[in-house]
Amino acid sequence: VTTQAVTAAGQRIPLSRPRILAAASQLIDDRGLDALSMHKLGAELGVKAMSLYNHVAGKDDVLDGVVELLWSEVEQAAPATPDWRDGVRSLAHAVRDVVHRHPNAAPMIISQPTIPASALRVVQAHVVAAVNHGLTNETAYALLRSITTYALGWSLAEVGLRGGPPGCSPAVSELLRPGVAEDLVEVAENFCVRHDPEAEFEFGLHLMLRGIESSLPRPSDTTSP
Amino acid sequence: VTTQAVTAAGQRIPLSRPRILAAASQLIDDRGLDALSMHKLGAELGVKAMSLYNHVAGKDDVLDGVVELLWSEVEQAAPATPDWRDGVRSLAHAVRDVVHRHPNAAPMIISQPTIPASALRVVQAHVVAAVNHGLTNETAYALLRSITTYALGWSLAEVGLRGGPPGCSPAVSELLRPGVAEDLVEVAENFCVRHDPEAEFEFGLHLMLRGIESSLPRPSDTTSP
DNA sequence: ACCTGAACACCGTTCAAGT
DNA sequence: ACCTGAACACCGTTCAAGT
Repeated sequence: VTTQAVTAAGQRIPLSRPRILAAASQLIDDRGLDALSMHKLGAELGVKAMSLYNHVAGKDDVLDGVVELLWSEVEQAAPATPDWRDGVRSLAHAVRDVVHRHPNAAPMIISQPTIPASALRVVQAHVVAAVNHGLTNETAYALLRSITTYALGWSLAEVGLRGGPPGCSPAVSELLRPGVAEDLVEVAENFCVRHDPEAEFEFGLHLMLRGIESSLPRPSDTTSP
Repeated sequence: VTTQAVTAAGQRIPLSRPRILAAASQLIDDRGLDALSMHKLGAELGVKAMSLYNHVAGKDDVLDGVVELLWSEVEQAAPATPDWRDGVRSLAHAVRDVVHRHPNAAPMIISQPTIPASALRVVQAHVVAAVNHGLTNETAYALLRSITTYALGWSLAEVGLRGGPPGCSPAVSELLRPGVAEDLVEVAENFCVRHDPEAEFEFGLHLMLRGIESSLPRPSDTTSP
């Protein structure tokens, strides 16, 4: 952990912003947000904390960078498609996948106020696809706002309210403060069991999309007279 | 700020867990999560940091306590009603209201792993109402999971992706990193404008509830043959 | 150009005193 | 019983050196 990274040929790899962000992301995934400090991050890269300031502006810049990485994953997993419905569907799933893959880092997407370029590019791509198929600019943006808000919010609440790793029954009592009443423990147990989280998400997504579509002014007809 | 609290009669009010939690909540609302430290919290109460440890277990205990306060507000604002539909509707709005009233504290609802008793009581009350009107226990819990996940997630994403305070156009450029391309700035501006957030939330809630209801096994009929 | 030692103000937390 | 001084290891960040 504390050893300096070297190439196969044995020479030291110089520090760089991307390398710092990758290490930060890894550290957060492995040991949680609280475990990220400039000191530990430096150690992870075989360097003292102060060296990091030659490549990043500060801790907040590192956090922003990690959020940028998350959106990059979404961008790569969900390119816009000819049919905008397919596109936003895959976007919603890509967002959820990223949140589930990085449960420790994901809350920063909403708590870190900066919006990274990668996030804007994803939105842009899907807006363009929707406009190409006849939606107005305003409707397209409203669509993307709804879908991202739903997908991001639902996923964050999902991992945050702990459906538990796979089976949550063992750990549920540890989520409660020691003194809780017997009947509330039972509530917690019932509430925490998510039988089919994927299906629940998909169901909600389906409802949202169907609702949005039916409120569209008029489907632009591309084939018939 | 640094003065010790006193009663109208002039005697010192002793420290207590509730008083500490109220001060912590206030401090987070006013100056942000990062501004909360045991030292500052003590100062706010006219006391040194170490004194707090006589009434709370540590900083994490304080954070859990603040989350408990948030759920208490929800509990008070959304009592269960004879018709469960009204009840969960008011619950969803109560959750959103709390998130909007405490944007700095709200993310802790999902990042603080402990589930407070006040949260369990709200769920319990509405589950009971739903069961009284013929839903099975399992369906009632699924209903409450969906509604809380939607309401909490949507609201958090809403305040997190910054629809901006009232008009967001002035500040939007500050959410972007300095070097972003011109066309992406335009994307950000369009994406950040929420014309009627309340209506969007209500629309999604309506869709979710209608969808859930139509997937219910059979409406229990209470009046006709 | 990039890394570091020394230093700063600020953290969370403990423990042995004080009253 | 409750508050505090002194102390600890650990933060983020700066700046003047080193190489």
